[in-house]
Amino acid sequence: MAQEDLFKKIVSHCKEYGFVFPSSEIYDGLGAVYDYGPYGVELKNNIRKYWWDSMTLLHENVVGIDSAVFMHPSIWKASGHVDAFNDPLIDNKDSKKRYRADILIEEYLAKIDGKIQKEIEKAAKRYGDVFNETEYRATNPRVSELQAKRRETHTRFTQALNASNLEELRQIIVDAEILCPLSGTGNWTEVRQFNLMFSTEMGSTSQGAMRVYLRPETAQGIFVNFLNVQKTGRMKIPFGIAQTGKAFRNEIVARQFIFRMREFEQMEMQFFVRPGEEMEWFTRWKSLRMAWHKAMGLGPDKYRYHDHEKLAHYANAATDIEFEMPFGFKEVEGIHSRGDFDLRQHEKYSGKKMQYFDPESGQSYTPCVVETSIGLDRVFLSLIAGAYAEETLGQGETRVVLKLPPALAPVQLAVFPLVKKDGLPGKAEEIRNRLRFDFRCLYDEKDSIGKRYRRQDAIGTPYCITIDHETLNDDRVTIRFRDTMEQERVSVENLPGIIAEKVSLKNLLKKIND
RNA sequence: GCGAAAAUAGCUCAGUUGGUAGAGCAUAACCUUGCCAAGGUUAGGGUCGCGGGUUCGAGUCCCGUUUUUCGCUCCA
Repeated sequence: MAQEDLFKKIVSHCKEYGFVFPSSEIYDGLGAVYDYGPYGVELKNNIRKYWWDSMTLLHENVVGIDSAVFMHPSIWKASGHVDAFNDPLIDNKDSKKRYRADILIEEYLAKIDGKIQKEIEKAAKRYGDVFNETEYRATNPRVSELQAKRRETHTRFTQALNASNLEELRQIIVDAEILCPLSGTGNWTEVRQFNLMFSTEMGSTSQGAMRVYLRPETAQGIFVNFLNVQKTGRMKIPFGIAQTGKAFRNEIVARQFIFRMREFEQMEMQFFVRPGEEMEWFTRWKSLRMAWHKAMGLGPDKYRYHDHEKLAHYANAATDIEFEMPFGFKEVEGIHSRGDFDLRQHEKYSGKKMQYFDPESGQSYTPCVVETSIGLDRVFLSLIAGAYAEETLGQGETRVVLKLPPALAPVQLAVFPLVKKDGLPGKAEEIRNRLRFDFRCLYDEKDSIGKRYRRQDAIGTPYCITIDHETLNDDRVTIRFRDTMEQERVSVENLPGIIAEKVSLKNLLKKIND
């Protein structure tokens, strides 16, 4: 199957079986925003729990928090998000080259300055000692014209920047007849603000509201709570803080289904270590995180590391864990050694000491941070993509099956009466009612038994049990396995034990440690 | 953001030179069979993405717009 077709099929499958819907669909959708449906939310919750348990159960020195989406605006100044991503961009339609609008104007101003300078130098040469620059500037028509033009443009430019008036920025470029150096034309697009943070206003607007941002990452909520957690949890370095939650980025190009969304969920863990030990921990977390992915059983070849050559402003080492999506190997998780950048920045901006007092050495220091940052929606997509299979069963018969890890499947157990009569439905419901506290169960009595198996295959239910006439006498049922389609006869009494053993998260968590 | 293509039922799609909207699967009900889909009968579901225009008449032609896909660009 062509990879492109596979991707289309996965998107359709997600819609058809209630995993993922486009947001606001009846209003034509909202760009790059998606909703999770009944089975989707179960799968997503299970992935989140798998991650959470792997962090907080397997590491006694990793604890969790849940910080707010809204945070003090200064946090984003300290983190570098405000300054680094606030550029007004403009494209030339002919050369298709993108420029920063503010830089185009600044270059234009500099060009005028150059012209003025040239005129003055020429005049100075001509007049020699008697040359008076101030007087010349005021009286020479050519120079004063240039100066007026410069002054006017500069004023408009400053005002437009302060007001974030993008239309005005474009108008300045048009009025000044600034041309693209490549194509030589003035065929410009609109100016767009490339700020990936969404903002809104907090408090009453009449009182002068405060501009606040929707967090573009959950990590900062961890950094600013570093001392709260360390002190109240009596944590000793090295230790980690884990958090899951929504983050928001106003991506200019958001595509590929749930891979790049404007609202998405992160699972992040910041691990605080003694300076000088960060590379050791970086390496350790790198392999631990890879083990977490591989434990899901989609196949070891589906994953690879991608080490960053070019590092971000905060990092001194970084690697991605990539998964082979239908559209190529793509980042699912990032592991970064962030040094002490974040804590130092917050110390600087807040004026509060962000250091750890080491009781053994009696010294205070700023810890270094190793971060693991994973996109929950991307894991979701990798699971669907990796688990989706179309199988030929012979005689032109096919089935679509999601071979999800049993511990993560949205429904763990389906319960069927073989026929819809002879008291079998009643018996089946009775058994379901006994098992519903242990597993997510689904009862179905519609259509032939084979069809019901196929329906469960399509949503990834790992086990189905069927109640038949014999069950009424011996209390034994048939358990059918999704992947092999094999069947086994077991007593109802033993069911909870048998299924629990198979669908427990323990199966995945233990593999990480191996 | 630029360029190209697409949008018809829950899904996949057909729809003739413009003439009152279809199929398969899916869904629901009843009957039948009963351990791996596609048995019978019936039903529900679409102002053909949205808004304009041309026309006696638009799913079909034109313009705009939104969404999606692909390529380029961007991506702490």
